Amino acid sequence: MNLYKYVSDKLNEKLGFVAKLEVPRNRDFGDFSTNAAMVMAKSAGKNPREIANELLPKIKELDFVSDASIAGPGFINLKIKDDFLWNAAQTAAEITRTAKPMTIDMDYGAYNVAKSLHIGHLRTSIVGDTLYRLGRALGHKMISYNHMGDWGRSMGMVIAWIERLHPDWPFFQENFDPTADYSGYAMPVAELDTYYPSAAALAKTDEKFMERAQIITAELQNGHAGYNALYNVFIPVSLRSMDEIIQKLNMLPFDNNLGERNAAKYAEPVEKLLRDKDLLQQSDGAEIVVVKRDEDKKPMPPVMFRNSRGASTYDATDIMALYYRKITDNPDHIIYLTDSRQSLHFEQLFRVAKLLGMFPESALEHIGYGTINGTDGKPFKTRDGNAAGLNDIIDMVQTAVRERVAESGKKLDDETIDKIALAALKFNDLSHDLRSDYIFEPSQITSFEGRTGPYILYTAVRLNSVLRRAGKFDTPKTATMGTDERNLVMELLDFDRTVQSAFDSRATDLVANYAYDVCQLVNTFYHNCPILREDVDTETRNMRLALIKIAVDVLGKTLDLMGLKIPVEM
RNA sequence: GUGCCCAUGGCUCAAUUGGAUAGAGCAAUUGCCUUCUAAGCAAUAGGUUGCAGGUUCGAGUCCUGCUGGGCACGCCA
Repeated sequence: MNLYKYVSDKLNEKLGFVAKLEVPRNRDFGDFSTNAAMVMAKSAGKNPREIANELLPKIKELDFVSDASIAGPGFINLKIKDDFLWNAAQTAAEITRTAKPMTIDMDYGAYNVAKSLHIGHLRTSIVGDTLYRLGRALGHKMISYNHMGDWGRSMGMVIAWIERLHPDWPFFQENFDPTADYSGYAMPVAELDTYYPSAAALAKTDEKFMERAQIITAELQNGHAGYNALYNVFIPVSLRSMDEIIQKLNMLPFDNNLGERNAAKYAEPVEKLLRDKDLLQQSDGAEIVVVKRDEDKKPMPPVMFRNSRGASTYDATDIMALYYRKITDNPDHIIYLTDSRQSLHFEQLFRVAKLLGMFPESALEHIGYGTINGTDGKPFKTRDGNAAGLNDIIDMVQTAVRERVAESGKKLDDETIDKIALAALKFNDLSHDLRSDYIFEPSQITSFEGRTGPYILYTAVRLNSVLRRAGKFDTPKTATMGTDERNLVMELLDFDRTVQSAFDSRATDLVANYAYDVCQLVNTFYHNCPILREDVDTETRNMRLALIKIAVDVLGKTLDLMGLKIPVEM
């Protein structure tokens, strides 16, 4: 149950006034606090404390309130009855499903094929996955899209590079046979990875090569049999490696791996829509859509539908992708999760969608996350100056975990080590405000003490261990709780509220930080409150076991929202 | 040049979206393992929230102006 909401609703009902309920930072003040008196004082022209005195008796009438008092400038602090808390705690792990389920498309990942995932894909993947899980847990119909970069100029570059390496391959010959089997030409992914960077570097200095890549891109898109056959050879290699990482990160698989190539199929209907509304204009040989408005204070360049060479730009493919989603899912809402540097692009895109009458702007949302920087404040790079590969980063954390385990003399299997490493990596990412840049420091990610993912797992592992040892027990109907137990119950009863606001405000850090807060209280409780010792009476023992059970349920669900699993031991 | 974002202990981050005494972790110092897993617990120290004004019962949070940094601004995605 959502204690906050329950108390808030009852309080407002009693006072006939919508007041803001707060959880005091300092628990000594009480369980909850309201500034109702201070807000009312303004309109009534009275002293806040005077009004608080009038409200106090009414609040004390509420059956779940054990005590209420006035403090400071006019806050009314209240305490909840222990029996009520204990009863409520039994359903602390339940998530209240939304009253208005929506169909929500989520666009995250957006991986480029023929280019391995690197650190720049970490946030969109992890945060996107968690938002998806949150939405689903709340009862929305979530549909995820990996809008892959699989049809642009980078494809032409890769093919041009392969042509340079193997001009003798059949794909480049006049008498190419499209019916033959070419799967034997598939290259290892490590090799494929080098093609695009090499090609891009060459294209910078070699105009002829660049031109060749552009021609190939156009011919590929126009159905050139050889290039398409080659494309179909290396795409599966890339997709397989993508899948591997998705699994390693324990992400839910994408509902749709549909990118630019799929979107491009809808060029015709989209162009027709634009023409019908008379939105396409000629400008310097290109075709554009003007999205600037009179009230704009900031620069608002037009949307480029087709460049002067006649090729579709990503502005265009994004409109087409939007069209595709409209005619297939017809979602109530679409969330795009990308680097914040693309904010302007999405603002433009949303304006086109509105001009076309496809979606109102309120249905489209872009979440721009901050970049992951190194200690120098610039985007994180490895020593050789390249963006660190996601596989390398995962390996790095796994190695650190393995060393840590070896040092302690523990023996843990590989599966456990993977779980711990993943917790370290994901918790680190999720615990930051997703809209701000953050600094990726390997030494911090590979240390597992304190505010880290392994700390969370460790806490859960210890609780499970106690439950295993305890065996069966009866959950008491009432409970006499000490401070540590009560504090923990209060925090556990904040689970539902945390989930709701994490999704509402698209703040995945709330989930991660909540997990940490719970663990801190659990560990204090664990340390101060013995359970299986002989001198603990049955009643206390059962109460504490029941509390641990609730804590494990809540922690388990919280970890599940982050795509993390609790090991058996660590 | 125009616009958007950011600035909080030595370091990395919080602060219930305007609330009470600005909280955690790391690093430092110090206690606690024969007792449910020490990847833990507890304690000490560390702050004029970049600067200057303003708004109000109340500002790290909102407004204005500085300073310093990041990003974006039609044929790359």
